[in-house]
Parts: sequence; C-alpha cells; structure tokens
Amino acid sequence: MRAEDRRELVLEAATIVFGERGYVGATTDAVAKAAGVSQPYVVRMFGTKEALFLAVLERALDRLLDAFEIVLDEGGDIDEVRNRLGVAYGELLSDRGLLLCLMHAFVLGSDPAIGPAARRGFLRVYALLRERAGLSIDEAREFLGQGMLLNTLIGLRMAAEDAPEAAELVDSVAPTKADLVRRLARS
Amino acid sequence: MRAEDRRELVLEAATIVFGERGYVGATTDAVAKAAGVSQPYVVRMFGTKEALFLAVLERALDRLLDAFEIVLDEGGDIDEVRNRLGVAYGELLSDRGLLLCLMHAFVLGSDPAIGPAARRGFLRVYALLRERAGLSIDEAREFLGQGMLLNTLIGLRMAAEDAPEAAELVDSVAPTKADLVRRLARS
DNA sequence: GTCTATAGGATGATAGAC
DNA sequence: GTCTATCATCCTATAGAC
Repeated sequence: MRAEDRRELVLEAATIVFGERGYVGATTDAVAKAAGVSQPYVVRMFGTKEALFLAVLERALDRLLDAFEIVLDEGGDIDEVRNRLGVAYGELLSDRGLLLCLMHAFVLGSDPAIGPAARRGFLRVYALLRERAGLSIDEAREFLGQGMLLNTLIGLRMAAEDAPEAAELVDSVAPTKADLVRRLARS
Repeated sequence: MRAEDRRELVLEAATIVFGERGYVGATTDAVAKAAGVSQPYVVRMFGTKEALFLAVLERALDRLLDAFEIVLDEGGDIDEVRNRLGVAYGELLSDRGLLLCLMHAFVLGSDPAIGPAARRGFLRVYALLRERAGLSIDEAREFLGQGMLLNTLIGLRMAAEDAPEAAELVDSVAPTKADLVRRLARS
C-alpha cells in the first residue's frame, strides 16, 4: 500500500476513535489497532498525538467546507440554499466520527494548540454562511444552533435511549436522518 | 470546616477544573489543588474520579433545573416564559465551569457510566421545556439549539479570538452577556 | 516503511499515620 | 477527617532491528 493511502487510512481510523473517546481519552494504541498498524508507527507518521488530532480536525473541517461549497456552487435562492446546506450537514453523519471530532475540538478551546485551530475552523464556517451563502446574522445563528444541537444529540448517543421524548427530539432535529442517528448511537 | 462544606468546596473546584480540561483531561490532583486539599482526600470523599464527575454533573443539572423552575413559578405568557428561560440559562454563565461540564458530559455518550446520566439529564431539561413550560416541539428545538450554540462558543473560548466575526457571533448569541463571555474566554 | 521492545512520566487509587 | 508516602497501571514517545 502506498504511504499516502496508509496515511488516509490512519486518519479515518483516528476520526472514529477520537470521535468515540475524545482527544484525551483516545489512545494512539486504539487508533493503531483500528487502522491495523503498530502504535509507534502512528506516532511516527504524525509526530505526536496532538499533531494527529490537529490533522483529523483539519480533514473534518475540509470535508465540511467542501460539502458546503458544492451546495453554494449549485446556486438557487437563499431559502433553498439554506435548506440544502442543512441537508449537506446531515449527510456528514455518514462519515463516522467526523462531526463528533469537531464537537470534541469545540470544547477544548483552552488547549493552547487545539483551541486556536478549533476557533479558526468554526469561524471559517461562520464566514462561509455569512459571506458566501448570504445568511443574516440571525439566520446564521439559527443554522449553527441546529447544527450544534445535532452534534450534541450524536455525542449523547441520545437515539440509544428508549424514552419517547428521546425519539421525539431526534426526529425533530434530524427528520430524514433519524434511522442513521439511531444506528450510530448503538455502534 | 464541616465535612458538608468541604464537600461542596471540592464540587465547586471540580466543576471549574472539569469544565476547563474535560472529564478525562482533568486530574484529581488538579481538583485537589484547586480545592486546597490533598489528592487522596478527593478520591476518598467520592470513591473514584468517575463518581466525582457524576456528582459534578448532577449538581450542575440541579442548578439548571432549579433556575428554570423559578422562572416557571413566576408565571406569565408563553413568550415571556421562554425569554426568561433564556435569560436564566445565560445567568448560569456566572457559575464558572457549570455549562462547560454539561457540555463535556454531552460528548461522552458512549461512556458506560457517564452516557446514561448525561442522556437522562438532557431529557429532564427537554421534558421541562415541553411539559412544564409548554413549548412546542419546534420551540423546544430552537431553544435547545441556541443553548448548545452558547455552550459551544464558551467551550471554544470564542470571545478570546479577536476576529470581527467572533465578536459579531458572540454578540448575537449572548447580547446581554457578551462582556462576561469575553472575560470567561480569557481566564 | 514498518515493526518489537522499552524507557520515562503521569495519574488514580490504596495503606497507614496522626 | 485529613495527610504523606507510595504502588500499579497506563500511555506517549524513542531506539533500533529488519
């Protein structure tokens, strides 16, 4: 296998593992096992666990922004675009761990290395919504709120709870993705 | 000092430390230093680090629900109540680390001990909004979305960023609390 | 490029004195 | 109730063989 492919493989595995256990809770050994390589090799490829997480974060943000760019390129009026941005965000659920890694980064703002990267990433998304998509401040705030709520429900594995309120809430936040959310919550 | 008071002191310190570094990243030693007691004593009081975090989580949820109950007891029409619930939520920013601890718990849904406690806590809040405050599904979703967005901005320490978009976003999400949010982001 | 072996450091928890 | 001392474990990172 080419080195480039192996790097991508490790990044995918790391996204899942960091998404599951968070930056501190995840071990480079768990990432290595998930990728089918040795632990020292993971460290060797990225230098440090911190650098690995930053690479995972960068990759996740790129995927998110790429998905949004595609929606913007398709054009349409502002309401259509906003809806399709929401749909595109929901599609990212299929990339396992991706939204969770973003969320884990977003609660580590006080970390001297991860904090600045996370803030810049969040602001890139905000700038895209405001400037490229043309959302007003209030529209952007609403949109981001629903995104963070979805992330939270995923982080909580809320769909694994069998209370009726849990189902009602998940259905409300992700009407077309409820089944996927349920599957993720149990895996 | 009475044992009860010392316990509360440790819980306060733990809330700040867990809020700053998360459940896994925080050490019982850091909590002990923040509370001015020895590390083994912290463990002795709560049994395990996990039990300490669960106690912090329970305390945070109780404070949140108490604040909401007070608003509900004051009465008023549904729009007033919703606004005052939002204000009450913002007031919790003054209790340092409280909202951050909730957020840290909310991304640990796959933890066998913390996950269930976090889900039940979130659902208690949701049930209060729906049943006691009388919000519709969509209203509750909107309300929670803005709450999670505020939590995220706090977690990111977004107000520490000096980009103009950062200020715009913080002002939009917490208009009356922007100064407090800025202060917290730098501490 | 990739592995095995392991050093080195941090941390949760226990033992036991006062 | 509270501390000091310390053990045992885990984990990142390095050394070095192939």
